Amino acid sequence: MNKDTIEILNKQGIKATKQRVFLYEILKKQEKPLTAEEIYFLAKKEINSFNLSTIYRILDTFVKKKLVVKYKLDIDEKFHFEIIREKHRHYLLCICCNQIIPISDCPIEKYEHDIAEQTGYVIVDHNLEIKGICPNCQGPYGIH
Amino acid sequence: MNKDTIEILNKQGIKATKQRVFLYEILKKQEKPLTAEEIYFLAKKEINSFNLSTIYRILDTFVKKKLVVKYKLDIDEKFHFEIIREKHRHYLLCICCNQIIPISDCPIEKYEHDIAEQTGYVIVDHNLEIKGICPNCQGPYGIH
DNA sequence: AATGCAGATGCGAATAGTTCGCATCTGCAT
DNA sequence: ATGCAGATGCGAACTATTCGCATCTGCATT
Repeated sequence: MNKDTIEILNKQGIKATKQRVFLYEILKKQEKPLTAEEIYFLAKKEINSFNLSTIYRILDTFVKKKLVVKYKLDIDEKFHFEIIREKHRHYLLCICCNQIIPISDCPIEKYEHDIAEQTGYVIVDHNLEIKGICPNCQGPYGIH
Repeated sequence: MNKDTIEILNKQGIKATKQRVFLYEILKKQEKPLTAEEIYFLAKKEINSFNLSTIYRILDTFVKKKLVVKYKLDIDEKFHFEIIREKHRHYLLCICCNQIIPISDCPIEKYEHDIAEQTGYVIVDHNLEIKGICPNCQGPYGIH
């Protein structure tokens, strides 16, 4: 069990159980958001008894403590979970093969100020996903 | 039954049934996307036997024929449906009262070109929602 | 106007991801 | 080592959406 992870969890007032530490570390490694089920299969490889409800519950705890964000992508019906980093990310989704890749920067931040002025809203967050066809799927053998 | 609507539907090869015409006209009036259930309640007021499965099926037909777009918003678990207009729209969502208001223009279109160059993707679409607290909910009686 | 038929609708059951209730178990303070 | 609050495992419940099938409707044809 990684000491750093335990410390991060404790700092948030989260009891560092085996499942929680493991789940946090899975998420930390990812370059893209994962579904609860994807996490489940990764988790099962290492810890035999790891229940899907538990995964949902742990993820919700992480979301409440602002360690993780939870959202849906337009490619399917499932929630995706992603560890919160210093800079938030947006993703580019391939509509053919469902590949998910991060986009380097966020074009919305500057725009939020204008929106706030126009509407009187206090802006707190935003979602952006861009959909396209990846180089692989464009090729002669791509499925369109 | 509105002649214009019937013509629009026929032009897409959609048989203009009472339910379809009515549903199209409900959507046309809206300034914000509706859920199937919201449409159901509006529809029930006028046409007594109007089934929820039928609404979903009609909406799917409209989506296939590119008359309507279907997507989820971050405020709940439900699909939202919106008639397709010349200019696509994005929405500002109040995280307190779930108000949905349209944003005047789209800051992403110019950005898509850069993304395409950086990644080799052919960009086909994007989603954007901005979340905030509306003027009403900011007030002294707002629920935060 | 009556008829026939492809396709649309109504109804109820099925589906799938997520959440919940409850009994058992675990991490941690003592 | 012990006790207990809170975490987990398991199965059932929940909800938006979809599907299967019997009935009905719009429309072309007569």
